[in-house]
Amino acid sequence: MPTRRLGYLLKHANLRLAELTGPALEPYGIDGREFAVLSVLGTPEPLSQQEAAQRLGIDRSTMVAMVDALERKELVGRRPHPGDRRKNMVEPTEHGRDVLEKGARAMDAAEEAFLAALPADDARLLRELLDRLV
Amino acid sequence: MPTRRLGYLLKHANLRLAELTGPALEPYGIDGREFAVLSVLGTPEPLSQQEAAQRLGIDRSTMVAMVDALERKELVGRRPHPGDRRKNMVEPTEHGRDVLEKGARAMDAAEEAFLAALPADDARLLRELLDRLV
DNA sequence: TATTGTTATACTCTATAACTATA
DNA sequence: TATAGTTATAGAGTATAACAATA
Repeated sequence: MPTRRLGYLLKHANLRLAELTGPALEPYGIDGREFAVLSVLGTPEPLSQQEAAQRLGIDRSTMVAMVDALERKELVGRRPHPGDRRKNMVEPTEHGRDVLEKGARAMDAAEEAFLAALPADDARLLRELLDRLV
Repeated sequence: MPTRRLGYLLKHANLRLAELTGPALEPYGIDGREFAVLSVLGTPEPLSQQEAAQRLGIDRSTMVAMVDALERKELVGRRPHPGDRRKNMVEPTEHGRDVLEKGARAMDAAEEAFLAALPADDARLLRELLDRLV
C-alpha cells in the first residue's frame, strides 16, 4: 500500500466522521452545517448575520438561507439591532439552546466513536496536531 | 478559545493544504482532482474507466468527464480493451507520465510546506494517525 | 458613499436515470 | 439479462452581482 496523499487522508477522515455525525444530529432535525451555524449563534454575545457569516468564513448571502432554515425550525429568531436598523441580530430560541446542548453531546459521542480506533493519548494528540495546522 | 470540532479541524486543514497544492499543480495545467485520477491511472496495471472510478470512490459517469478532460490535455489516452469491447482502457501518455512524476514532486513539496509548522516526528505521526482512521 | 440583508443567478461538483453497444 | 461507457438532468453547496433600506 503506497503512502496516501495527505489531502486524501484528511478528506476521507472527514467523510468517515460525517457518517457518524450526520445520524447523530438527525434526531434533532439539523445537519452538520446547521449545527455549526447554531453553535456560532449560541455564543454569549448576540451576533448579526454578517458577523456570524464572518466567523464561519461563509458569504453573507449564504447565511441568509442558513438563518431562514433555522428560523423555520424555530431554533433561532431574528430581531432588529436596536441602534442600527440595517442589522439583524440572530439568537437561538429556548428550543434552539436545547438542541444546541443536546446536539453538542451527540457530536462529542460521534467524535469519540470515530476516534475509538486510536488509544486515547493518540486521539488527543491528533486533535492537537490538527489544531496547530489550522 | 474553545476546543474546535474535529470536523472543522479536518475540513480547514484540508482547505489550508489545498491553498498550497493548487498552485503547486498549476504549472502542469491540472488540479488536485485531475492529479488524483492521473495517479490512479498511472499504476502499473492498466485500468478501465470503471475500475479507476471504483478505486477513487467516484461514479463512473463522473469518471467520463475526468477522462475527457485529461484526454483533451493529452495526459491520458483511451483504447479499447482487447477482449471486451464495452471497456475503455485508459493509460497515461508519455506526457502524462511526465506530468504525474513532476506533479508528485510538487505535491510532496506542498505537503511538506503545510506540515512545516510541526516537528518532523509529529508530522509523520499525524499522517500515521490519519491513516489508521481512514 | 458604505454597509446589511436580500434576491436572482450562476458555477462547481457530484450523483441518478436512461440510452447504446456489447457481453 | 447484465455490464461499460455515455448523456442528460438534477441536486447540493456555494459565490457574485445588483437592489433596497439604512447609516
